[in-house]
Amino acid sequence: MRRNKRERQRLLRETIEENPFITDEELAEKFSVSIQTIRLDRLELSIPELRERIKSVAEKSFADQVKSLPIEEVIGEIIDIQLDDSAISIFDVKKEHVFKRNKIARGHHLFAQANSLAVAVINDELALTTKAMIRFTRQVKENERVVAKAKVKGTNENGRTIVEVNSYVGQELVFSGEFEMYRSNIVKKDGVKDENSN
Amino acid sequence: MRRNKRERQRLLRETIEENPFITDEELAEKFSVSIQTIRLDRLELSIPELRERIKSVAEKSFADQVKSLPIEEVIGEIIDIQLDDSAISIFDVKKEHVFKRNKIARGHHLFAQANSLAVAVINDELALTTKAMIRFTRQVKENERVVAKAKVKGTNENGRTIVEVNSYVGQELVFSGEFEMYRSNIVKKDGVKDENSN
DNA sequence: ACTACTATTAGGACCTAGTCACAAAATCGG
DNA sequence: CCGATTTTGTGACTAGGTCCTAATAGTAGT
Repeated sequence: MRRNKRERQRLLRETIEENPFITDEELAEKFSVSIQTIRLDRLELSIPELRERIKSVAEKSFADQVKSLPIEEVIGEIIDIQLDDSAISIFDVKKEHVFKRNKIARGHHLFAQANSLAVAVINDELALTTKAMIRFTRQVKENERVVAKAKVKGTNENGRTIVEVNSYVGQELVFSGEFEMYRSNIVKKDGVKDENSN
Repeated sequence: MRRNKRERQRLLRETIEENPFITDEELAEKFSVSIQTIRLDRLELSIPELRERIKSVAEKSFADQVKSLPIEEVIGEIIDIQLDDSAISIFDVKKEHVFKRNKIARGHHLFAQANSLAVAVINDELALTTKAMIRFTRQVKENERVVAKAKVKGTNENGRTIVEVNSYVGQELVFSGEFEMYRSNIVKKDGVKDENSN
């Protein structure tokens, strides 16, 4: 039965790893052994009790919470959009977006906002950036609000859609970029928008 | 003492809000009342007990954990770096980096890796991207590993450092970009690295 | 078959951080 | 000073354990 113990402990470790919220009682049932066996196993594997496990998960998250913000499908909040024509999004620069030392926004966040808006404005299931020429014209600091404006300029010889994005803090241009976008269904500029709004 | 109760409950709410890991006993001491009073207060404010609070923090984080990955100071893992010369980082594309519909990596992550590497390779306290010409040459899919290689090409007429970054999946080029970087202390190419390694 | 050994199960005492219900004491406002 | 509100104390009970001791099962070696 040594083999069995090994195996059980291996599975026990994995089970708890993927669901730290499981009690000894539930584990005992799952492995068809007594609660005491589970406790011995935990002791041998030095896996702490339920409450301690939960606590450590909570503590870890609590420490990270401040600086980790999920990257949503669209970076920034879209406040206006005309498919295949133009779009506007806003993005508030928080402390998690800046360099610690000087509070200047990290470039890729501005790029992400613009790129994301360029993708969103394309009326197509599959829109991908193929090229971009970008320029960071002014440093953006913590707590500033960046407004990105995307404008679809037309289609080039390769059937790629050109989107121009300019981002502002107040009246000042902080970022500008020209994005060449690949799309699966080529639509003429001034083309009628279809009902594929999502 | 009605005033006092109100105030205590207000503070109680705030205290627990900012530190959910505090026990009734500690709270009782903090407000110089009995444990029972704290319990009545929690009851009135419908604040759950310590363990439930911790649990909910843990659950929330556990649910988010999968999809929210903290944006570290450098995106991707740097595996080699020669300041002011070259650097290499790897970035594993996980499900949180791709479009749900087609599993293609979102462009800004590749940009972020490259940009971040371009910043890192500059031997300067303050390095910022001012311009970039980028190209996404092949789609990157979930579970692929992107290796970005940055090479410092020199300094242009404006004192800006030019960094070229090429990213590969295996032998295939997936991204290439030329970054123009601003730096506070201009150093000649082939300049000796100073001891400012962090 | 007996012994040695590990593995498993059982039980009881104790712990923490509570819950709920009831009663008694303190305090405040009119 | 009185009544209402607020606070405190007490006792019984809970979940999900720890720690310790002891009994039982199962398996291998001689």
